[in-house]
Amino acid sequence: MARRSEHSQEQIKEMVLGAAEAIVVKHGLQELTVRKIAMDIGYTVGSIYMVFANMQDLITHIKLRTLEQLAEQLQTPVTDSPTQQIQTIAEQYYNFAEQNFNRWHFLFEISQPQSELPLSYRQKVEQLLQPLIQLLAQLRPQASSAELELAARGLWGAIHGVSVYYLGGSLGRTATQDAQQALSLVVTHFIRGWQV
Amino acid sequence: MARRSEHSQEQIKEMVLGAAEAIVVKHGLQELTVRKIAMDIGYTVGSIYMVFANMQDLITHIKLRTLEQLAEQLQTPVTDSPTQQIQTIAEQYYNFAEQNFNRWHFLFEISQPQSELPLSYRQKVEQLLQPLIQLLAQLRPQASSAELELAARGLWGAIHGVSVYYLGGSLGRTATQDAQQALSLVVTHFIRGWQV
DNA sequence: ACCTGAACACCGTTCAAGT
DNA sequence: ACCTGAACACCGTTCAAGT
Repeated sequence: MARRSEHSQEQIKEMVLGAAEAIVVKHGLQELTVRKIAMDIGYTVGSIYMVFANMQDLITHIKLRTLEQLAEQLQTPVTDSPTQQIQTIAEQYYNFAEQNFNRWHFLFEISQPQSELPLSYRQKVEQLLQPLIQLLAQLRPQASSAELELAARGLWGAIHGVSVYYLGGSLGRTATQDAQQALSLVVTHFIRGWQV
Repeated sequence: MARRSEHSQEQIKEMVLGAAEAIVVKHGLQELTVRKIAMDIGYTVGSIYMVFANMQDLITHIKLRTLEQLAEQLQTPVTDSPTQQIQTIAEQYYNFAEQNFNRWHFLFEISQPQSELPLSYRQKVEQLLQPLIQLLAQLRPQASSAELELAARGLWGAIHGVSVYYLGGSLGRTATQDAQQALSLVVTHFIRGWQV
């Protein structure tokens, strides 16, 4: 047996990631198993350990990909006012979470102390903060960078918190419009306080 | 074998909960297994299924207990101003999270769609929102109850978000003082925007 | 060098069998 | 009625053995 060489290591890695993401999207983390991935891509369990150190490594890679997708989604027209751009970011965050519910949810399923997550992952998270920091800076030019970072993190927390509520409760039963309105309200208050 | 009757069902249930909580506190969710619990309390795995439907049921009960402890912690002197009371709640939330890190962290480890969590659990979560809602109402008497709920949820999100950052990163390396200052800043902005 | 698949050490859950 | 412990159907991970 063995030595098929039908695919390069790189190709297998891509296949594993694709199959794993598909499982997460359809069934969530709890159904993500090496055996299922192996079956889906037509290889055996051992092959997966050729391209990923272990399950945790694979999970981190999927999360990283999701983070990248999310970052892409958060583009705003620079011609809008800073306040409007922040509102748009909040909207887009919610939309991403709603349209990619399982993948988004997966981001917060913790299987390891997050302190042990690789640097590349934590950097990606920090990167998501940047647009918010810059917009908040425009609204309050005298703010220190430490203040800006905190405000951005608090605002993210609020946006995420409200999203969790509207998407977690009964899963899509609440109208998107309600959630968006709620988000808009919370963001408005936050910005108003920040601008003073 | 069997029929020891050394403990009542109620006693065994309490023993299971105690042992399970101890494991979560010491090692986190990943080390919480029926077999370990059974060993710790001197019974066999089957016994645990006499008092809990399954692992998920047990986990929900532990979370419920933690939520109750947290709620107790969030008491504020009514003589303080509403703003000060909100600041105190934020402080206490952070302190609880810091001092009971594993238990608090456990609260957000998801093993099942939260939509399937029992009503009692979701009610306890809503209950945590109440003090904040009442304080925010005092700061803005003309606010509708819908607005109040949203603002409270957003504020919780912000408080939680900042706490996650300070406790998640390097786990206790950041000084408590820094985190508290950060929290205070975010809460201040939020309240300022709300009061306008 | 690449890949297999059996083996190992675990899981949660069930349930016939014993007292 | 209470409790056991073996059995079942799973896990993630490793690694000798085949091509």
